[in-house]
Amino acid sequence: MDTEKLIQDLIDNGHKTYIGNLSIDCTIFGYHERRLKVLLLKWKGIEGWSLPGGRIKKTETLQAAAARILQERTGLANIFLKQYQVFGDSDFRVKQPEMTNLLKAMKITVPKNNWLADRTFSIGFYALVEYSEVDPKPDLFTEECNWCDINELPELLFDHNEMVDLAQKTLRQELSYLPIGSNLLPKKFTLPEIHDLYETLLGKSLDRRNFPKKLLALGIIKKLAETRNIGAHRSPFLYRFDMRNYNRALQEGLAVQF
Amino acid sequence: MDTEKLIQDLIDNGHKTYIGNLSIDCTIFGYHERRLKVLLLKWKGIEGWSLPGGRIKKTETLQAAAARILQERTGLANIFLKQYQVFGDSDFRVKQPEMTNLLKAMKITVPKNNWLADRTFSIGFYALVEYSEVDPKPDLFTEECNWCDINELPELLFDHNEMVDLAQKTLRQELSYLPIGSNLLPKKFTLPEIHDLYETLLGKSLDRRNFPKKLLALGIIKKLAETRNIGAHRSPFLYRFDMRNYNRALQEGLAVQF
DNA sequence: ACAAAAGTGTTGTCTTTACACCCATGG
DNA sequence: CCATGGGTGTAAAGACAACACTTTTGT
Repeated sequence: MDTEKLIQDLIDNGHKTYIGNLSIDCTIFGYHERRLKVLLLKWKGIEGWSLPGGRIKKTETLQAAAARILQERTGLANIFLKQYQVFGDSDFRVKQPEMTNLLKAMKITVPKNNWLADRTFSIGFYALVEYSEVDPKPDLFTEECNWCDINELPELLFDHNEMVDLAQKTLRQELSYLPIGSNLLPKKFTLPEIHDLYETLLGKSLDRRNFPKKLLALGIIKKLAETRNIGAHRSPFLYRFDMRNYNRALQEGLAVQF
Repeated sequence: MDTEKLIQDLIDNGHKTYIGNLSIDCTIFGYHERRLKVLLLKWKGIEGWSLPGGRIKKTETLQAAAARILQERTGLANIFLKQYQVFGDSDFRVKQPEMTNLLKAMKITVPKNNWLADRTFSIGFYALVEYSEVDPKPDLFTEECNWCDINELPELLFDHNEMVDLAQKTLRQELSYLPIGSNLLPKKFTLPEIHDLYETLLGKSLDRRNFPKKLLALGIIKKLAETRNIGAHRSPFLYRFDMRNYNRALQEGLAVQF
């Protein structure tokens, strides 16, 4: 089936497969070379970008739906993925569904009482991935899937700017409670690497000597005997996460201030 | 209309007024005489208790819906009320809607494809109120509305035990970020009163001398020149919240450890 | 005068921050 | 040998925790 037929099928039959009135949108943060990026989709026929999103199947858990959406766009599985807020109060969500207008731009008409034209609440999730491992794939409604630096975001469709802002704010708060990194760094990494990661995520500089003390004191990371050759400079030591402590911290929570 | 007619009307016509597949459940914490309570509803015809909940009207914001539900059960308005998680993954939510079974106990039959029989995701909110100001009112499905000590909760319907547990956990975390109390204490209150409040909420004892220092240092509370007569004991000074700082803290967040 | 609750400050310990020099590596 | 980035420890300041005696009030 070509795209138009698939969309038409979704309009006509989607309500048999998917839960109505409810969608998921994911703020997928990518970390690469000291920059924080967000994965965006460009809609067909208009100059509009949005976050990756999707619907929940009737027989699927919420967590599974979010994981599926993430996998469809990025190819990645087993990623830290967390719901942080339901969005439903923006004007266009309450009064009039934007979806119908967007599809109009693609010359597709949504019937007035169609399930897709209904008011939709969106459950916001965020995820953290290593962006060079991602193979971005657009979905039915979009023609491009690309990373965008979080500091250079355009105006997004729907209430997606609000979603990104809150996702970042939530992520920064979570850093005091949860260990982060095992999905973002290679198995073995150097102190400067994890240091840069935290600086990028928090958007502020952290003392180069004090920072590792905290992670070491918590037992989250362990120093290895090996070093990595980085060219014309002193070779930094490699570290790895202590997954026993890491996972314990994921469950029980931390209380660190960076 | 009597209750059965109202329920029948909700089953037949509710889908015109309310959003499908989605509900709200509120963990309403009540504080009174150093105890933390939760507001529960007893369902008609069975020995089952649940949290207060409800549906979202099609033209209503999420926040407004939660506030309406809270007001319908408690009579209170302008209460701190916050969403903390969407629940949708429990077995009975995915596989089979409990609602149909519960209504069977009330001798009401829900047709197979009725909107109320659909899988429902519930957005969890929590709120904090002074329980002596509450006038608990049951809803259509319930015959009793009562406070229950949080340490003596029975097994609740649906996944509501999980909801209460997570609400309490979230509340305790929020205490480090948000000032709490202006809805829970009289305008003027004593140090022992706010001290007891925090001890109850956190479930641990706090040093009687160190505790006020933090609130005073943050500028959240201010000492007044008046005292309150408490009978055969020394009269404690009265304090009030400094609403300017209190509201600023609500927005910007705190970082205190109690 | 006694019982019950409230008021108040200091000291020691721990945590956090600030800070600079030397070393390794490749070109 | 030079340029660049990485490695490392200590001291001062600040935050936090522990702690007990005196005052008020009503009976």
